[in-house]
Amino acid sequence: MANAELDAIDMKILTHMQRDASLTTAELAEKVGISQSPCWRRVQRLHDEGYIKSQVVLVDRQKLGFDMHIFAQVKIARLSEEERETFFRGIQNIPEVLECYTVFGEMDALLKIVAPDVKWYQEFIFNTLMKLPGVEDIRSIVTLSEAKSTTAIPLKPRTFQ
Amino acid sequence: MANAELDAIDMKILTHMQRDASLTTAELAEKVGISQSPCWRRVQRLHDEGYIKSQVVLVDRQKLGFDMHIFAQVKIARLSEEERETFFRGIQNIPEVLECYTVFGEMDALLKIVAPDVKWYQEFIFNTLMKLPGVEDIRSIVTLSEAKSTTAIPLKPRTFQ
DNA sequence: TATGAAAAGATAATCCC
DNA sequence: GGGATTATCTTTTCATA
Repeated sequence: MANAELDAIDMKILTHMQRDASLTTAELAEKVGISQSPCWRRVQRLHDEGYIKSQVVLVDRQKLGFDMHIFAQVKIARLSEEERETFFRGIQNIPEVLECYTVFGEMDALLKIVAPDVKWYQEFIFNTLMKLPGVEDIRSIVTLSEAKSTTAIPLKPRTFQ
Repeated sequence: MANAELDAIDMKILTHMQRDASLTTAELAEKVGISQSPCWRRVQRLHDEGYIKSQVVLVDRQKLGFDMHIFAQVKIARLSEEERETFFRGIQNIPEVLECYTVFGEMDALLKIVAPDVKWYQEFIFNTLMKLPGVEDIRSIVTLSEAKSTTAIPLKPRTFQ
């Protein structure tokens, strides 16, 4: 039971804060139907218990020159544990790689990358990605447009009847 | 020139705020080497000019019961513009779909989905995804673990020599 | 044990230089 | 951009239920 500790009000708080964390506790309190003081304590608790991991600003990537997302499926050579470490440590230091997952199946890693354009990405592959240890093959999924983008996680897994 | 208007201090501010937006303007000011009031004005300007789009909390998805990410490549039938609209509008209302991209090539859309487990995801496919108009085929990339995860966009596209 | 009102402390926002 | 001031919000305290 992942979140038996969260009641309906906690969930409302998380819903609002996942959309807009710049609300004052008084504003938030009003939205969720309690008063300021208990609302503040709940927000504290959500931090302390680790439900809220961090508070960040989301920036306009296109204004910064990154017009597209590209997903790269990477095949990695059979490597020692040490070499794999080096690969994943290397990923951490490439700022254009926003996310990295290990995956099941034919390929070994999936990278979400921001890029200014395809030409830049081609250079990025040879200049940066291919230089990582063990990279054997890269298959890219080039995106054209972003139809949905949120960081808000649902508060409870649905059950299907 | 996407961000000719941003100087080195603006970039430092964005770097810090993309990591931790709970810093006070005084703390932030000290980190970037200016005093509180010009720092506050810069942050305001970054909001006003749209560099900062929003401020949110990031929650622990695993504590909420979503242990894995799955990427679904969806093939969509040749549809009228109206039907495509319906598809993409439908996506907006599925909270487990965090991101949706249109893509080039064999498949038409790429969805980033959070799921409690693979069994849940199988039900989700038939109960939810397949019910969207025009969905012809779904290929899923199931992830095992998350090796990197950030919302921080680089502040300037690199150039390769 | 939880709540709400209110005081105390810290920070955001404004003003003037 | 900086320093000082005011307005606002956060955080703590305390009385109450």
